[in-house]
Amino acid sequence: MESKEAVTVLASLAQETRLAIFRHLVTAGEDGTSAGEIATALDVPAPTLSFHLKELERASIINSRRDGRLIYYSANYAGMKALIAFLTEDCCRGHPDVCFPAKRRRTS
Amino acid sequence: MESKEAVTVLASLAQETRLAIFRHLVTAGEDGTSAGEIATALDVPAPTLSFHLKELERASIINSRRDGRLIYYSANYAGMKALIAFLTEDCCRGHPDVCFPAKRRRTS
DNA sequence: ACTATATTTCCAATATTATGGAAATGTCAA
DNA sequence: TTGACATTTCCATAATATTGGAAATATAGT
Repeated sequence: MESKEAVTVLASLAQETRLAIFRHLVTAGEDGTSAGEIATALDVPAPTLSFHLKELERASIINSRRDGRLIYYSANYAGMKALIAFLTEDCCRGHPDVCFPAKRRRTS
Repeated sequence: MESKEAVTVLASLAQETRLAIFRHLVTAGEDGTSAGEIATALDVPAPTLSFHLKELERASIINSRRDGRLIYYSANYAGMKALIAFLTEDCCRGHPDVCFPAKRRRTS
């Protein structure tokens, strides 16, 4: 991932409502959930939600598909994977031990 | 990490100059490097640099210490580790395979 | 005390982002 | 084709962020 692209993705998540939307979509799973459901769950006015959904989509961190009258939004796991890879590789040049928090070998 | 804190850290990195500063500091290693050196290396005016350094410090993603006339800034690896942990855990509820890009077992 | 260097603070201009009501668009069902 | 519902676009307002010159502060050497 290029640095400019990383900035776009980071910015897309660097906003309370948008981060909440993304977290909600992760919870919703592969199929995602509709804009209306998100609006209700997070109590965000429709135009505001639409604005934020577009920002997230522009950053390719969520996907959308229309199904009849509903538009379903879902988390783009590959996008998040790419972001984490970028941060990990940028952060960890020479410091892999510090920056792989989830990499403990068989803790349980 | 709380969601609000995550937003602060994400926002601190969601800006080209600040991301470049952080990357530069990672390259500089544990001891970091001075504000002046950063300004020269990235060609950023001193007041602008100072503003961005403060943003990064406010987010606890970099540290600073004065040494005589110089102020040394260094990457806070623990902060980045915490951010990656947050993203990983948020992203991967039920999708660990997708979201651990660096976790392939013995590929080479 | 004076000078030089490093960095920050002050501040005002500019740019970008966020918000939500009202209106428009898209879709379906009857 | 009308009516109901879902979502977006339009748009004006408000809030926040970015920029860098000029001045202030901090430190060190003489």
